[in-house]
Formats: sequence, structure tokens, C-alpha cells
Amino acid sequence: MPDQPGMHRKSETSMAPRTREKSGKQPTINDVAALAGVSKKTVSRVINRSEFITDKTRQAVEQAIKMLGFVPNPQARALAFRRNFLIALLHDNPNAQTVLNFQQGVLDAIKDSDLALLVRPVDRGSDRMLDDVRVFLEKQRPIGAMLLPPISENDELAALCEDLGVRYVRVGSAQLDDAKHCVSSNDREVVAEAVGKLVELGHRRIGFVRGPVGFRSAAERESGFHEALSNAGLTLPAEYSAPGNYRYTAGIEAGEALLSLAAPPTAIFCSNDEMAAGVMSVAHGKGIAVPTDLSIIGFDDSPTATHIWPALSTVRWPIREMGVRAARILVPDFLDIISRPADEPNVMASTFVERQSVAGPKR
Amino acid sequence: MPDQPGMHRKSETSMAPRTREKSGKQPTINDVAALAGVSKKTVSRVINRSEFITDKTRQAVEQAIKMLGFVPNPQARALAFRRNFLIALLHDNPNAQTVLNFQQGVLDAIKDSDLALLVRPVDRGSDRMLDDVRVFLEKQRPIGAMLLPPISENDELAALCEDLGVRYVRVGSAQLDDAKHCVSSNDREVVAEAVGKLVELGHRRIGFVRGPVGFRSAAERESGFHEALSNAGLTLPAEYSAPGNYRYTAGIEAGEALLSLAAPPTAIFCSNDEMAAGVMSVAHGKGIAVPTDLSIIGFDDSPTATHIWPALSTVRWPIREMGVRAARILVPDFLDIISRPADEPNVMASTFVERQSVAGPKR
DNA sequence: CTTGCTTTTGACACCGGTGTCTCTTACAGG
DNA sequence: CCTGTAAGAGACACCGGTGTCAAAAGCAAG
Repeated sequence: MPDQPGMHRKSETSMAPRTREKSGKQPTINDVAALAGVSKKTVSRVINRSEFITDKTRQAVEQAIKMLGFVPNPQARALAFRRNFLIALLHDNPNAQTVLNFQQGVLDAIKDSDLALLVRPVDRGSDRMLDDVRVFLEKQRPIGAMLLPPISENDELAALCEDLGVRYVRVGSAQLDDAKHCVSSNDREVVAEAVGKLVELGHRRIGFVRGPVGFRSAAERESGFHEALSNAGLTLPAEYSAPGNYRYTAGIEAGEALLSLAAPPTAIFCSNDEMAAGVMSVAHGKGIAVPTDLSIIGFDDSPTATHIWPALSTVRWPIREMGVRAARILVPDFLDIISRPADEPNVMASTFVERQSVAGPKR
Repeated sequence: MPDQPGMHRKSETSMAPRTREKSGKQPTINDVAALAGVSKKTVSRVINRSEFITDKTRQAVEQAIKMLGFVPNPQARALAFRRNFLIALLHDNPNAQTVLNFQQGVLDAIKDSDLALLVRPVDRGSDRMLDDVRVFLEKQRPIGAMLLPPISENDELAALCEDLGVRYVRVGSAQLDDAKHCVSSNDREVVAEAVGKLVELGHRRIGFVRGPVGFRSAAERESGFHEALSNAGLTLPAEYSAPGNYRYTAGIEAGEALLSLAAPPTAIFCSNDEMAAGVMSVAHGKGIAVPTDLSIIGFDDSPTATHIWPALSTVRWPIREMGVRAARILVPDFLDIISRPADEPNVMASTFVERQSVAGPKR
């Protein structure tokens, strides 16, 4: 059966992942140029805030833009600029809430800009990780990338960004003095403050649940803990220090270990909230009352901190604010920032949040 | 003071948000065409799996592609296709863990494809919401969009996608029969099963903490609850039903109300885990032992469910699997799926997870 | 009114792919 | 062997912007 006369063959169009467009086409730079009576390059200059343009021309173009509701096509710009107007968020899913809060901060910061956010989990551990990220960055060509802990500690990743001409910001770790590439918080200091409160309340037997080895965040927290102890002239007996990996189950194990000691601690600082929840569960199970018989402090101020009972005293990490700040460091030129980034600190303030899990020792 | 002879003026280049590129340029379709001795269009056909090509030519091109390590430039394709090879995830931050789990599922599904994930929170509530999303979709031109609850219930959003030629999938709500646009889970059924277990254990006074009004997810859970009760020939006294909004604080209030009754319930089903945590806190505060004096069931299987003590029996929502499934529905043509999407269900199975917060009534 | 410079603007190629249409080739049938 | 037809491959325009460089315009000095 012959095809319709006019039909040459199956159209190649069907192959394209294209879907129909109902609403009228959007205006292009050519439409604007025609309406304003200038060349498209001039319109381009206005869009890109070129300084070599007279006010008169600029205004004429801006009016035409407004009249047509013109929005530059990001795909075309991406092709011409060899850069996509995107920020990539690279993370290794340490904690959902953390990622999402940070993400939220970044989105707050770029809300009124032309940027969008690309999320990309990476598999630390995998040996193809570096290649995967390279391919990702080469393909997506984002303006910049944000590295969340723990992968922010990977120097090779930073070097890769550097090499590919992708701006980057490392969050919560690495050299604090590199204000161009780092955002962090004063965790050590605030942990010391929190543990100091325990000492003030009269605690002398204070336990510690560590974070995973090799994590800078964990090292910071541990160092703050020791600082508080030595300030008080105390030392940490080996059996009062339990290993951990930021997981709830590690908290359970640590709790079992610490609370089974002949002379158990009267207070325990846990390197994050999840582990604190684990320790608290063990205490409940053993009939040890919190905070009467045992004070507990966590770190993160995750939702868990308020959901458990009694509500957990913890260190709030300004992760969302760090997201905002990271975006400002990364792409100040896209954000119309009032206060120049240089004026803002790149070490954000963590705070100790006191809830119901801390009291003086029983006597 | 005159400039260097060759220097014409300040270069306009400085305006562009471009950063230097160290590593050598990547090969383009032209390089491939030259190496394979064919036209670029032919290479394009191979890339796009056109059927009008002989095996011989295809192999020659594929070899050239491999030899050069050629990767098509997504920006150029986006421009020519008028579509970006992206999937947008639109959500209204109902619950960080949920969003991230879903996100993870989507990423699992698109891992080996050319797609990337764009995340975009939307502000339900705002009246500019629809316009914001329109601008976003028009600018980014993703292939498709995923709508997470509760905004998945917004018909105008779906219509907008339709209108803009953006494929879409609505998660966890809306018409279940629309297999092309919906993924959901059998929540009603599983809630009925969970509450049925309470009845089997001998509970007769069972309280209910509702979800926010107008949410389909809440309605489903409530309907499952009632189904279990009526199966057992029970009814829900008005004072046993407390309002809620999925927040911890609402759980606190509901707990206060229900547990202050002269004849308090011996078991409470909460429409989500956060509220269950709130109810549990109130029980702890009142010295009501869980599960001895009070059984509690939640919904979501969020991290909170395992972090609180005793660990919460809850309904696990297969959110990550729904993410995978949603991606397969949305972009089957990009995923090289073995089992065709039509073969898979679009109603995923929730499951009741029994932990330590449920026991028989005290008698 | 020129001249000589600087500032603004525009013409045109180009970024790296895809759509359309035409031309070439391969093969079955006469 | 010739012809008719359909499949395969290529030429060229185009997607919607930006970079380069030359031309035009503005302006102070001669």
C-alpha cells in the first residue's frame, strides 16, 4: 500500500525527544533588536551589562525587552558562553536534612538570579568517582560547584574543578584562610562552650562519642571537646571515649559501652544528634533518666534533636546560612549583592541550643 | 599614556562569566565526522539512533566516536532540540528525608543516561507560584518534571506542564488510573492493615491524629484508618480524632488532647512519624509507658521513627522506589529500560514496619 | 571645518549540534 | 542490461545567543 503522495518517508523528527508546544513562541533577541532598531549584538550588550553603550540606546533596548517580555534563551547563551548558568551541588548524602537545608540556602541566594541548581550525589569510595565528576562537569559545564562535607575535604576534587575552569566552594572544612573557596563554621569553639557548660554544672565524668575517623568535622568537634576539658583541668579517660560514625547504631553501641562501665559518665557529648539519639535510647532502656542521671549533648540540631524525648541540647550548625554564603562567594557577579562578599565572614557562627537533655549531676 | 599597539581597548571578553580552560578542548561532532569520513549529519544520526543508516557506516562512526572519546555537547543539543536534557524535581519541602529519598531514586534511575536532575522548590501558597514555575520551565526547558506531594495535587501545575510541552509525573496523589502521569502507593490499604493489627491485639479505644486538610495523602490515610475500624465493627468517637498538620508540634497538641481524656485511647495512629514523635513525647512527659500503656503507630518510616525511643512502628512509604518508577514513566526513551514501563505497576507497595511502639492493651 | 582620537555600534562568523530537502546509491523487477 | 523505487548520506540553513573586528559616530583640539 503506497504512502500518501506527499509523504516522503517516516519523518526523522519522530526521533527527537520533542514535545509539542502549544503556547506561542517566545521572542528572541532578533525580535528585540528589530523593535528597538538596533543590531542583535547591541541587545546582547544590554543583556550582559556592557559598559560600552550609551544610556539612550540602553533604554531603548530595555524598553523593547520589557515590551516583548523577552527572556534570553539560556541554552543559546550556554552554547555561546561555553558555560551553563547552573550551580552544581555535589554531595555524598551525609545527612538528608543537612543537604536539603544547605540546598535551601543556596536557592535563597540565587532566587532572583538567572541561575539554577543542579544536584549531583557522588559516591565517595568509588574509584570512578573522580572520573564521574569530571564527565558530569564537562557535560553540564556549570559556572561553579559546591562541595559539601565530607567530599569537600577531597583535594583532588577541588583540583579537578580548578582544572576544568569550574569555580568551586568547599563547605565546612579545608583551609579556613582560603576565603575564596571555603565556608565553614566555628564548631570547635562552640563545642568547647557547650562542654564547658557541663563542667560548670558540676560534671566531672564526661564521656565522648567520636565521629568517623578522617573527617575534619569530627576532628573539629573532638578538639573542641578536649579544649573544654583541659580548660577545666580534666582529662578524658580512654574508656570514656567511644568510636562512632555519625549513625544511630553507633550511638547505641557507644551508649552500651559507656553506660555499662562501673563508673559511668554523668554526661556524654556525642559528635552528632543521631548518635546522641542512640545513646539516649540505651539510657531509656537501662532505666537511666535523662537528664537527671545522665546529661546528653548532640551536634547538628537536626529534626531528630527535637523529636526525641527529652529534647536534645545540641549545637546548631548554620548550614542554611552557609548555603547562602557559599553561593555569594561562588557567583557574586550574578547576584547583585548589596554588601560585597568581602565584607562578610566566611566562618559562620554555630550556636549552642539548650533544651531538656542537660542538668547538673545527681550529686 | 598610549596602550600597547596591538591592544585595541579593554576586551569585552572580561564581561563574560567565563573562566579559563586548561585542559585541551573536547572533540566535536565535526572531528568525528572528519575521522569517520562522513558528514556531521550522519554522525548525528548515529548519536540519535536513527534507523536510516547501514551497519557499516554506523560502526565506522561508532569507532571514531570511541577513538576520540567524543561526548555530544548537551548545550548544543539543547539549543537545537529546544529541550534541555534535564529532569526537574518540583517540590514544596514537605519533609527533607522524603525529598532526598525520592531524589535518590530518580538519580538511581537516570544514572547511566544523559540526563541530569534540576531541583526546584516551589512556594505553594504564593500566588506567583504558577508564574514562577512557568518562567522556570520556559527557561530551563527540561524534558520533564516531577511533582512531589503536596504540589502534585495542583491540577493547574499539571495543566501548565501540558501546555508547555513538558512531560510530567505526579507523585502520590491524583487519579490513580492515569498510569502515564501518576505514581502512588497503596497507603490506604496498608494503614488499614496496621490499624487492623491494633484491633487484633485487643485495642478498642483507638485514637487518630489527622493530617492537614485538603491533602490527598492525609485523606488516604484517614480512609484506611476508618476502613480498619469499620471492618472491626468499631467507630471513631469525635474526641478520639485530633487535627494535625504533619508537624511535631501538632503531635504534641494532639497528644495533650487525647491523653487528657477521662478514658484515653490505648492506641493512637498518627498520620505521620513526626506527629507520632510528638504524641510519644507527651506520653513520656505524663509517665505513660509506651507501648505498655499506649501503643503508637506512625507513617513515613522517616529517620525519626528509629531515632525515638521506643522505636516507632510505622508504615514505610516506598518513596525511593517511586522515584525510580517516576523516572521510568517520565523518560522511558532515555533509559534503555529492559522491562518496558508498561509492565511495571504504578502503584507501589507500602509496608507496615513493626518495631517497639505497639503491644496489646494492658487489660 | 578638519583632523585625530575614543567611544559606540554593527556585520559576520561561530558555538556544536539538528531539521529539511536533495542527491546518490543499492537493489528488485522487466 | 535498463529502469523504477526506496533507503542512505550529504549540503545547507537554522536554533539563539556571543566574540571579533571594522566601520560609524561623537567630540575635543587645531
